[in-house]
Amino acid sequence: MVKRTIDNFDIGQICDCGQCFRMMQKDKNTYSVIASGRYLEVEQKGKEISFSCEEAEFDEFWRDYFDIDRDYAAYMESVNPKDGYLVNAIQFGSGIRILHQDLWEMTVSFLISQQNNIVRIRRCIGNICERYGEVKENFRKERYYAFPRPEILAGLAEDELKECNLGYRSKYVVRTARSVAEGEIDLEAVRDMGYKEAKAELLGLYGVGEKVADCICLFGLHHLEAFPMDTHILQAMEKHYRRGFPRRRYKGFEGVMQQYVFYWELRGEKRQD
DNA sequence: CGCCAGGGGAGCT
DNA sequence: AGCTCCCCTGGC
Repeated sequence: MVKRTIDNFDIGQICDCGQCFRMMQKDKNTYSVIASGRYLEVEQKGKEISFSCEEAEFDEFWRDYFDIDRDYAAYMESVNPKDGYLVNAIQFGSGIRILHQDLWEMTVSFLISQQNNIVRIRRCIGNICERYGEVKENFRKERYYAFPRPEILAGLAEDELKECNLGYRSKYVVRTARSVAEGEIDLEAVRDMGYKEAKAELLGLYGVGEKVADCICLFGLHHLEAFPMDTHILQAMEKHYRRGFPRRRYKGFEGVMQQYVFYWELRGEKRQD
């Protein structure tokens, strides 16, 4: 068990902001997450966070995963005080972190996310893991499933993932898995690329467009300058940023700001304006 | 180049 | 009972 006091960290918001589809609320203050074949439970009371792992595993993996050492307060303080909308969005989502998630898993997850809702995305991914992922056992002796490697999904028929409720997205995932398994795209190499180069490479995958590529860059590669333009963000742009979002002001961490806006549009009180 | 239909099926109102 | 959904591909 690892205990830490962390500012600007809210596991509930992190779970609920639509970047991780394998984090679930277990109990009032407890959440579970499966990442890179590992299982973890997180309990939060105020600023006190408990992680159900040993110090060594925390240092080696989860600390980076949760972006613990990054100074989100600095991002929040950089907001233009005259921008009431953004000030409010940041206050609402002040515990959000951009997780360091697995590149391959994010690629598949955001292929599935297109024209889809978050509840169903979770289910689709759960189905894929249960059917094709490696079975593991957590510290409670409960079974859980890792995310399947590309080679497994590459061997499927193009519409076989329709059985996992993917619909027309099935062939996007299978073809992309083949591209990865056959070495047509080298994800290890993409990991070492800068934002623009990585995005261009990802755009070559079947089913990956502008928006999905940016999500993969932000959540799978931690390129914080990626700014995914989805329907929620477009709505916010039309309502509040008719002259465009002030990306220059937040250069280098636009993606963090995007998450605050996204989360507000997704979960904030809907106002009539 | 721009436009837009079509593509699962479930959540949300 | 419709409308929407963290869209992209392909045909025109």
